[in-house]
Amino acid sequence: MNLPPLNQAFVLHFGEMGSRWGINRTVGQIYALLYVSPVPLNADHIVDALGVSRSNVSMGLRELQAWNLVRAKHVPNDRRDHFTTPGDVWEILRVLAEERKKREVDPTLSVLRELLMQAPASEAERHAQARMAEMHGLIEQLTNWYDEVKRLETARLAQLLALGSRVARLVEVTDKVVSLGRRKKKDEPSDDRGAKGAKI
Amino acid sequence: MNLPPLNQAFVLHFGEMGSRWGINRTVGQIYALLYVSPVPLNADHIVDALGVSRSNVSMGLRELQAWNLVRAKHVPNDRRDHFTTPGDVWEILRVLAEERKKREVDPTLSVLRELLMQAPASEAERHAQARMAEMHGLIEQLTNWYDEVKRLETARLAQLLALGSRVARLVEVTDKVVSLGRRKKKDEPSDDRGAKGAKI
DNA sequence: CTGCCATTTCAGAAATTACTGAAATTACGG
DNA sequence: CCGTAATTTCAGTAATTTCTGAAATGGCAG
Repeated sequence: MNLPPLNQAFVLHFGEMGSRWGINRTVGQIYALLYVSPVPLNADHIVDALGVSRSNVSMGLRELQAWNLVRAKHVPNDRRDHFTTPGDVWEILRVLAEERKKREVDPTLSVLRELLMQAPASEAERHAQARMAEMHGLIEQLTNWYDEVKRLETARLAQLLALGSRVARLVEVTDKVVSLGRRKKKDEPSDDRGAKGAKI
Repeated sequence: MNLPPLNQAFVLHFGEMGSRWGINRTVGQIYALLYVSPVPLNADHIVDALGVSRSNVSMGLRELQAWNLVRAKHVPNDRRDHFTTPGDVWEILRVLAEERKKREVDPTLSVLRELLMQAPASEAERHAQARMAEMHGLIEQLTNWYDEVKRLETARLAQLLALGSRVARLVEVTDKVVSLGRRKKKDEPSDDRGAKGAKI
């Protein structure tokens, strides 16, 4: 590996963390390398920089592209493919969230749904199903929330983040104002409609 | 493995998903088994139910306890330890979020901080540092938000979830009310107030 | 103490995952 | 088309992780 010390430290860290993030060392390193590179790199550059085999780089790039974390970019007068990461970190965040949901959450949600359809044949199964229903309810709420929030523009998302838990006070206050001020409006979800889904 | 079909399907699924979640098959299965069990189970029960070795169960339980996802419970008149998962799924969610953050995010945050302290010795390092700063900024914002939100009581958290992206409209509306009250009449006068923390 | 049951530790076996080099395939300029 | 450069595939090997059985440890009732 032949990189400036800062870049190298970053790349090595991503390699080490890879296993915790469900990717392997090389994939983590390739991603990190591309992330801090000012220009798109071709596969041989990556081989040089990381000191791994050409085929390993090929497989790593393939996986990263499947994750939508790396894109191939065509450079004029060069037959080789060049690779970059999306520049905007918010974009990266969205991609990551989407892909992890797809791989780590959706399959479980669908299995839970399936198991909840079946009729329990014993007390043990009845209880198990009740527990699965709790889990399913929570996951569904979380993913519904996620599906809504992910549609927000970045600026508004950032705004919401910056607000942190203060948003809870805002909701509280607004609830009061709304319920004092008017009877019912179909536009605004009322407090107990909102909380009902939360009951497990 | 000797379980009712529904329980077994659930346990097997958790075993398979284990690798995607960064735990091994046995650990996933033990967790699932305890999650749907109406009563705490001792280690030998688990061995029976899953058909794995006693020592494997011991190590699995140990890991799950390190994750705070399983607790030992003492049963009177029985020398053996019995194990359960926390009953409240929201509690489980909190534990999971906390532990994943600790293992998957915090180390990177601290490495980034460290690397950002150093003086870049080249243009390549300067650029790399700028990218690291972007990443660091985003992660810090997310974790700050998380730190605030995790302190909310469950009921309020559920309420917020149920609100979904509609909360953004709420923020927007409130901004307008506030800024009208203060007689600021720019187009979106509150936007940069809100987005300030978001600047990377 | 002593003996016994429960649990943990740990070295090695088994299984899985990552990586490599060679061969095959693709893609493109001439 | 042909020749060559770029890339991918894949079988074999290396590295890592998981799992087991045997031995060690812990703790408690008698």
